[in-house]
Amino acid sequence: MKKKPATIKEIARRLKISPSTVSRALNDHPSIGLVTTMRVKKVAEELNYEPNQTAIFFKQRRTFTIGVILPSLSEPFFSSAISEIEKVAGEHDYTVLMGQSHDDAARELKILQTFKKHRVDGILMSLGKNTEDLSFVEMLNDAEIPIVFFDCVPKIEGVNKVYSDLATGMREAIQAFASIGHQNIALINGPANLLASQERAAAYKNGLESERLVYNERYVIHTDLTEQGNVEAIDKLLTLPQRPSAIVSFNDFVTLDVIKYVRQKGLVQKKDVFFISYANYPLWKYMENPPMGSIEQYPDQQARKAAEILFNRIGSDDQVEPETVVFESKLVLK
Amino acid sequence: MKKKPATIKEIARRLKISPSTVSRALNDHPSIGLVTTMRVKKVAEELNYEPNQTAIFFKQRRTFTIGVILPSLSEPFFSSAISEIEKVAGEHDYTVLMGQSHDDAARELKILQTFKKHRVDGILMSLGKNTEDLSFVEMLNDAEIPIVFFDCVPKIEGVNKVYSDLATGMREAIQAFASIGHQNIALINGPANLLASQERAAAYKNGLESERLVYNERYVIHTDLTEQGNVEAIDKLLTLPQRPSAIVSFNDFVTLDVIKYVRQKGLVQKKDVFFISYANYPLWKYMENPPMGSIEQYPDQQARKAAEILFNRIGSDDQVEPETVVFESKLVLK
DNA sequence: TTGTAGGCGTTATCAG
DNA sequence: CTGATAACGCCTACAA
Repeated sequence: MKKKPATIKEIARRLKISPSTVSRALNDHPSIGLVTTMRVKKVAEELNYEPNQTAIFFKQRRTFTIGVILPSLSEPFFSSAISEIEKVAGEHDYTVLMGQSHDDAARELKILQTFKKHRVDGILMSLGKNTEDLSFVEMLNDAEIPIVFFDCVPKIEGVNKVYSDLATGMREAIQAFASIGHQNIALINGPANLLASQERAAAYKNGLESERLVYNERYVIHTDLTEQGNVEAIDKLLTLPQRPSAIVSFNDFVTLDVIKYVRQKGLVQKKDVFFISYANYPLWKYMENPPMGSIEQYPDQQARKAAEILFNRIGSDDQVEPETVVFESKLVLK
Repeated sequence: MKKKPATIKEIARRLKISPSTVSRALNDHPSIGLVTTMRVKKVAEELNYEPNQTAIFFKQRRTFTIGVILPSLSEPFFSSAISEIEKVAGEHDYTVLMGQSHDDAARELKILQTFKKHRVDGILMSLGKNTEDLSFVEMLNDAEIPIVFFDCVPKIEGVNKVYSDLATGMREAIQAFASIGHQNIALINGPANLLASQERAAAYKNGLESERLVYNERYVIHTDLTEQGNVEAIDKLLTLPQRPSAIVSFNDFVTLDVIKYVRQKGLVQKKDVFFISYANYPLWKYMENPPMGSIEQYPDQQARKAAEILFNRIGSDDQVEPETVVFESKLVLK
């Protein structure tokens, strides 16, 4: 147990006045005389007084803290996102409690419990890739802790979510490929159970249609997003009788593995095979042979919007209808 | 203000027993009868009772929260570090409050203040590149909030610090260069005021000496670590009458810019010019032409050690002597 | 084995 | 303008 710092009572004792007066003086309450206020502030200064926030949190039933749960900060997408969240939180005088799920649903739940214990005023969350059980949403509802999902959001209705519409970027990607003559465009997709994968799949199909290209289901491969999975995926595509000449992949990490493998196989990028993926990570600008393009998903805009929605809810205690905000994704050519 | 969840009092009322009994029952106090305990727990369950941590924090003068301040999560070094910190914190049932300084001393201070307000039990910190004023250390001391620095640590004595000895890696780098015949080895260093730069400079000099190579001060260039600064630095080296054939640079980010520039100039890496830098970021494995090597600084080990020291201090209230732990850095060839 | 009372630091209400 | 009192939820010595 720690030594106790100066309190309002202590100041009151020294000045031989009541704690309530001190409290009011410190808060510049209009009804307190100027002299008293000054004297109080002077002593407070001397004693290095600092209000005990834990007491205030306790009394006010508010912690001025939000919790942020995301899969992994090693993904540039999320480190951008959290920077923006921190910024918005700061603007509202809030602090950020952080937790990485590493795509582990159990960890996710544990972090949520901890946040709840710590009585955070709200939660921002991007789901892990394996999260199936969404019952925690109800639990948070019961506890009246608002939550806003972003990027990787649940399929269910009735929750706040902010995400990017993967279809716009996909359409642009396929257009870009088609416009330079590609007919055989493949998709290396993520795990089939992911909403993000399903959306990519649908958008891919639509994209081909609008370009009047045939959909060939052998051109859609799934990877579990591990390096090995990625390599197996590209290998499958390369060994098809009719090899695709252009490939959209789940994200830039996949493309990194894939490009490396293709290079090892002696194929030349942007000649033998063309790539576009999601995420638009900054590292491409350093690569000697970057992919043809990458689809920007605007992590900071998503994060900011999500945070703003959250603070909106924290501010107004009456139930507001859940919000859904969708950003367009956008192809960026390299 | 929020609706109040179930409290101990509420349970007591329902059971017509006293709150203290409920409290004890919930904490498995031995003096409470088994039946009572069960009945209490049952009702607690029904009411979805959850202890109000803010009350407990308040009473115990402990928040089970540590604050972590680091320059930027977009650097892989720090995102590794924070993952490890989170892990250690979890092992101690602690939660992590997060703040990025973005190398801005004012922001750093503001985050520190916030952490202090929130009454964190301890702080882990890696200094920003421009932090000169270290008076906050004393302030934290007065507030009895232990702090452990890691990676970018202050030069002063009497604080806990964990960092990596840059000299070992530098020696290996210069040896590696010398062993394949390089005589003209340059250093692209960071800002001169940085401890990290000074150490690199000293180690560079020593390294040359042990290899009996001459030290040429024109081979030491400083960059402010912006892209432009990095490009200017390499340009200066390339336009020297006697161009260096090998270059150690401040970190991998610098090397990325530099390699790109060199490539634009038509020079070939690992032929016209060889590179080694600090950090050993994972991205090299994807590059077509990675640098010759990178010096690993073990962010996770540093972070873990720092966190362990911190929790040690948090555990024991008596003053322990400040600790300093140094890890060796190590060259990893690509 | 259980209950009572007091306190952690702050603030809001009511009374002077 | 200022003071006394109670209350936030929990814990714990002390009393019964």
